[in-house]
Amino acid sequence: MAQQEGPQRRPSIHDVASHAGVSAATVSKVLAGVTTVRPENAQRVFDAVELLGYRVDPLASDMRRAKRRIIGAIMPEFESEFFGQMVTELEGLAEQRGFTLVAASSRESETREKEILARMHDWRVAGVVLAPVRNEHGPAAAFMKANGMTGVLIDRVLSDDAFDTVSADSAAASAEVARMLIGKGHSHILVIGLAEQAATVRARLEGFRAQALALDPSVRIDVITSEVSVEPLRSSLRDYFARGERPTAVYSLLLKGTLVALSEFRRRGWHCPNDISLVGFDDAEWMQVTWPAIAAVVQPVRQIASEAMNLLFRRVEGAVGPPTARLEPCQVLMRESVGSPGSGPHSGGGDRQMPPLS
Amino acid sequence: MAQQEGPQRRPSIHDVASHAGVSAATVSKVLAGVTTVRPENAQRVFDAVELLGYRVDPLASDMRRAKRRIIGAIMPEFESEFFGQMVTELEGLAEQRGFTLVAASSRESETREKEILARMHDWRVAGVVLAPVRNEHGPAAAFMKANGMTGVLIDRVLSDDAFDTVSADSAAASAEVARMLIGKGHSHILVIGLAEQAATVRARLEGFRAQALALDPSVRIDVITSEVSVEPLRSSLRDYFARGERPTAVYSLLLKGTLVALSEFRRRGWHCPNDISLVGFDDAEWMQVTWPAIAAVVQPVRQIASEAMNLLFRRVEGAVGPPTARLEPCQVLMRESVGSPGSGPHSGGGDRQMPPLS
DNA sequence: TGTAATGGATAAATCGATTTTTCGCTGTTG
DNA sequence: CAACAGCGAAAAATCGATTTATCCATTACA
Repeated sequence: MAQQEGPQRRPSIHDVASHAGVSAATVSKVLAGVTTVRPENAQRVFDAVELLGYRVDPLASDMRRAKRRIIGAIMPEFESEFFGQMVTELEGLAEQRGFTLVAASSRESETREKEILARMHDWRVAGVVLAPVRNEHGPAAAFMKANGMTGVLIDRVLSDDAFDTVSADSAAASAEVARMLIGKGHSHILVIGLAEQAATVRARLEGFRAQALALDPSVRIDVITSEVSVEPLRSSLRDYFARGERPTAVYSLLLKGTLVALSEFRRRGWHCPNDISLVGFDDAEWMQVTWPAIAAVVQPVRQIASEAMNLLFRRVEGAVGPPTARLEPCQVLMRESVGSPGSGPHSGGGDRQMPPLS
Repeated sequence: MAQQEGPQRRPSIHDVASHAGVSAATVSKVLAGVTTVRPENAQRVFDAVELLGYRVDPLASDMRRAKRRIIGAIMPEFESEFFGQMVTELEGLAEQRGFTLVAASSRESETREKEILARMHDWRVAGVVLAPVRNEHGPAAAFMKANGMTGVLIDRVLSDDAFDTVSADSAAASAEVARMLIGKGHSHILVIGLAEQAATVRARLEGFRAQALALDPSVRIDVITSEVSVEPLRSSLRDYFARGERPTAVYSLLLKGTLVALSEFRRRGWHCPNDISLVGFDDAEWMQVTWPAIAAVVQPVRQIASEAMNLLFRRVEGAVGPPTARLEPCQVLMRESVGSPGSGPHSGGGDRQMPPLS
């Protein structure tokens, strides 16, 4: 109620200083918690701060330091639950440490990814959490390296020779999926994915294949991948089914693939798990309310975010040493979309009231 | 290849100035496009910029101006497709204008919302796009008002006496849903929602009710709302069904409600649209691949984002005048989850191979 | 020829903090 | 009593840009 200035200009440190009858330097020290200030002066500073409603301008405050209290986050997209949660977590963790998070979406484009990174470099961010579009060997990581930026790579990475990496343990999770599917008696399994994300997808694929073959050397594993977008994947899948292939289970290595698989199933009038079983990498809220509920690999978002921030701040504070590559364990949620083969009519629809096509 | 400094310190405007043999002021003018500079000097500046790889430090650049080239965005959450797309759009639009977007999630908390806003005020952001947790009358909007901040309110708002507002035309969309449901012959409809978001939810509810009653005065419309979270809504819904209520259609006023409805349906072994029809406000990618596909109201995210940014920048550039309240038209996607009542067995499951409970 | 107007560029002030240097004062010591 | 150490606080430099004030040459005009 003792406000004297209009809503236009905010009080600066000098306003506080003159109100408290001290210098700006003293105000700065008091607020920074320096103890070599006479208690009565400190009190007058606190009073003035209170009276004026003074708050430090983070922009001005950051001017004089080389590493600013800003963390950049670059995600391939914001539309999925995974990256949405990731940004939420990262933002909270940055805030806890008094940092501001600036997040941007590369929209699955490596070109844009690098542009964003360059802009963050302009801001002299203290560090970057980068979830690369492709993998750890893209132009963005190279840019960071070339410019001596500190950062952590997450999600679509395995390990790097310059940056700490944190990602879900895709291989282990895929192996578990394999155990479960083989355990249910599946002997012909189709794996679908996008090959672009190289390292990660390969890890998932190999983790799955190795475990499946170890448990049942006679298992048949088909693989369909597409290079760029999901549409080619969709048509490949359609062709695959059209030429009579009838796997008893599908394991999708990514969320969009799960959606494609589901829509192709419904196009053919197949139901899970009687006609075919389905497991997808990446969980989503809707998967537990659909009928049937979709089995999925749940990525440990909080752990990845938390570990990434820990590693990042360690580097920001000057830690040296070889980069670490962390793999956080996933959880496999078996739901109704997975069953044993042959327990239901394995044919093209007809026994349902739903129309096979929309 | 002509880099001379290590990856540590970046060149400043003074480095460029000395390389070009001019003053820093001249460099600044050249880069700002001022024409009163001798062409040859301008050229030397450009050459030096090129040679050193100089880029303006946005933080330092913003120091001297009252309104900084930063836009704040506050969303209730990042996990849903709607807000994910919204942030992506807003970020792109801000970037187009040379602004940096700082986004934060209020995590559905008005307290946090205000804290974030205060922090953005500390940054002296030029403007804020606020999607309030509750409605336009919350503490965050009051804070903006009290501090003379410029901003736009979106999504869970209708109109405000201080800020421009942009939201989906919920009422019109709901009226269209009513037309479609009544048109299909539904005469007992349940509407579910969260009452917290007052204005918006009320608009949706009233838009629906008015149109439904206009078309069929004898229609029975039940309403279940919950104040705070979705769990009370779930149990209310469960009670409602448990005491024998059998509406022929459910209209959910929000995405989470759609999920709750779906999970309660499957709990009881009901299938859409034979046992019950379902329409939800807010579309999601998965809704078109499930079986049945879920009918939904699609919000015009791009238009809302674009209009919000237009209005915001108009204000940032000093436009005065009474606030405008925009309503962007939605699209209603009728999908298989909606049918005519009585066209299928209306009872508790038993005719399916899926177990009713997970 | 003297003075005013003008073009083009530099020096200096500014933004709001932090950090380093300097300074004044008190109390101790040789 | 002079020199010195120590403490607090003020003054000044700094961060990297932008903007204003200033200045030096020309050129124009009386």
